[in-house]
Amino acid sequence: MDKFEQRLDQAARAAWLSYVGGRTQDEIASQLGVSRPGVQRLLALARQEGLVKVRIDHPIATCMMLSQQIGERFGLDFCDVVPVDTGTADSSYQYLAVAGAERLERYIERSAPLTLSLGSGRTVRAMVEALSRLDRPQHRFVSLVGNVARDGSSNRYDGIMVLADKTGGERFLLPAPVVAGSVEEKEAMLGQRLFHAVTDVALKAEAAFIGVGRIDRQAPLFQDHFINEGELDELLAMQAVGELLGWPMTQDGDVIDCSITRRVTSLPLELLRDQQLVALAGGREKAPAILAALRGGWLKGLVTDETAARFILDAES
Amino acid sequence: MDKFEQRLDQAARAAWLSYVGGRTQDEIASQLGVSRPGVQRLLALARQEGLVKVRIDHPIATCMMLSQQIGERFGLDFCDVVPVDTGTADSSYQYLAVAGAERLERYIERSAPLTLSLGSGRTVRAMVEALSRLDRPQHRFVSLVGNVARDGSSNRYDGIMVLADKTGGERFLLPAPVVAGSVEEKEAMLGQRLFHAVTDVALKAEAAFIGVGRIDRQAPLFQDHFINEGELDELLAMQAVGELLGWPMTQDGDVIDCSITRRVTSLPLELLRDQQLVALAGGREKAPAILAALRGGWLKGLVTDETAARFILDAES
DNA sequence: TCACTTGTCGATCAAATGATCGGACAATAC
DNA sequence: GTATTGTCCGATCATTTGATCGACAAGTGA
Repeated sequence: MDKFEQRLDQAARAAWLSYVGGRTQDEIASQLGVSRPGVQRLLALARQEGLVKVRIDHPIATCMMLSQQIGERFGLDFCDVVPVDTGTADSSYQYLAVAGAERLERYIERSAPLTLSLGSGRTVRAMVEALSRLDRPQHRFVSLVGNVARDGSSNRYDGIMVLADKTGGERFLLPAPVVAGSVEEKEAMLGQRLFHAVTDVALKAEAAFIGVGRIDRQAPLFQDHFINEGELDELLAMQAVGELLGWPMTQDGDVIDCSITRRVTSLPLELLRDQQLVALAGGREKAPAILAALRGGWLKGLVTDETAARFILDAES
Repeated sequence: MDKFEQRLDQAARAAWLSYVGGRTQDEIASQLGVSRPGVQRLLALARQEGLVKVRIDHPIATCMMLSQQIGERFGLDFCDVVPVDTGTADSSYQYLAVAGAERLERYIERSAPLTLSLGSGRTVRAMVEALSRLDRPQHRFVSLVGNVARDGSSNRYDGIMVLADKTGGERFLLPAPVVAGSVEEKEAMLGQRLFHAVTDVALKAEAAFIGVGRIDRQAPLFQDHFINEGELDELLAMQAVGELLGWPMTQDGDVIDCSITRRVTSLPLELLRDQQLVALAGGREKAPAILAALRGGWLKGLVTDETAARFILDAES
């Protein structure tokens, strides 16, 4: 589809003129030889395709303070706090995505070969979407969480896919569901050579960017049918408040050993202790889960928002 | 001025909501508790203070082709070509600034201590303005060109100043005019201990970001009264087409030895051969000067625009 | 060959944005 | 205490932007 490439080209040109040059759409129209609505469409395309990257480059005092306090208390290498948007909480994870992408870029930019691993979830996905294109074929990207749904369908647009596409790096996908159907199924999977090959790469990763899951009626594990209602109730009864990579934990960050845990196929958290584990999550609902992950000492880095940051510091003081 | 800081804070917040969150100014207004025109002013402030950084993240095919050809022909490590804006050529150097800042960021981002040197000129200045704030107190920044005007006044807002302010790094300013009043004055300067201290640092720089000067009636050397009309005529008579750091050169890139050269106080280009010399310049008028610099083999990197790139390739084929 | 689908383009209008202007409030001088 | 000056704020209007809709052209199948 060469036609599409050409269109993207012109979209990029329009974006330069509009966002960097500050020209009006009329001026751009006459310069590119299209109508004004044409420019409109080009700019919309440019944004949609993620050609336009905006970053706000100022440490907001409140956020800085929160990030410093959290970083100190939990011994993090870094903690980014993005401002909260009390309007629609829905698109709030866009902010996390942009801030997370900035951190991710720091790793990828390095020219020395690098192995990075990725968790699953909307926020992680949005982060790689927000990432700049950067040619780094020497890097390797590996998923920590199975990208196969329970019905056997593989998610073509996994975060790893997007990341590898954007950098030209190698991709390693975990051929498994997050939670296996049974203990036997999990055992069978762990025995597979391919499965082992991927987890071996994951263990060599330098850093891991993961999401944080809440454990309640809206838990992603439950919503995506990885666990059923009975299992969810079991987790809640055992005081689970959140999960990392599918591993449920109490509010103190201890991983809960139960019937579900024995079917989780993702890498045991213990094995990731040496890695830079970076979590991306925010919002009032996820705050208890984030706090649990911090208390457990699992994380080395955190990207969150004001709401969650405030909750965490309030709960700790 | 704590008041101003607070205002910037809110401006940053407004910018997040507007540019990353995509909210309308009305929504932002009600969220921040100010009137709509208030938000308007905040956003204007944010842009003016350079809080908002936009980057277009797509290789425009034409530009890519040009950059590749130039890079190959002149053995550059890299060559960036930004799209041209046939509208107002005046603000066109904004594009160069953004592209240059991206390159500069690559260096500064490194955490290992680094010494970088900077030339003078509007484009270089605009580049550091466009740079993101990044805390790197371990770096050193040094000017390759005197920042003292002929009347003795020092330019408070030298590029080095802005760069050091943004990173927290050390600054080394060359206490001299670009061109000394006389040969004796130059000799006296070279003898100064302070002058030597600065140039010693400059020689250790890893990379240098410099502008390219044209030599004609609009030559910056002439416009800023570093040389008078007679001297300009002398240079033109000797076939000078451009200059790097004040060193005039022919269209083949040979530095011209003349009465003016003997008064130039900046570092001899020969001494910078080992460094990553990166030039930032574009436009039809500067094109011959850029070509000369390339032919002389002085540059390792170039950030230019389509117009100049086309001129260069046409002249060489 | 004709009708129908599909996709693209431009006219038009509503919404959002940027800019100007006048007024209010505070600080300072008289 | 009053006047003056400067600054900040919000109402208003012109411009710019985003979205919808209808028209037209190209391609497709009958």
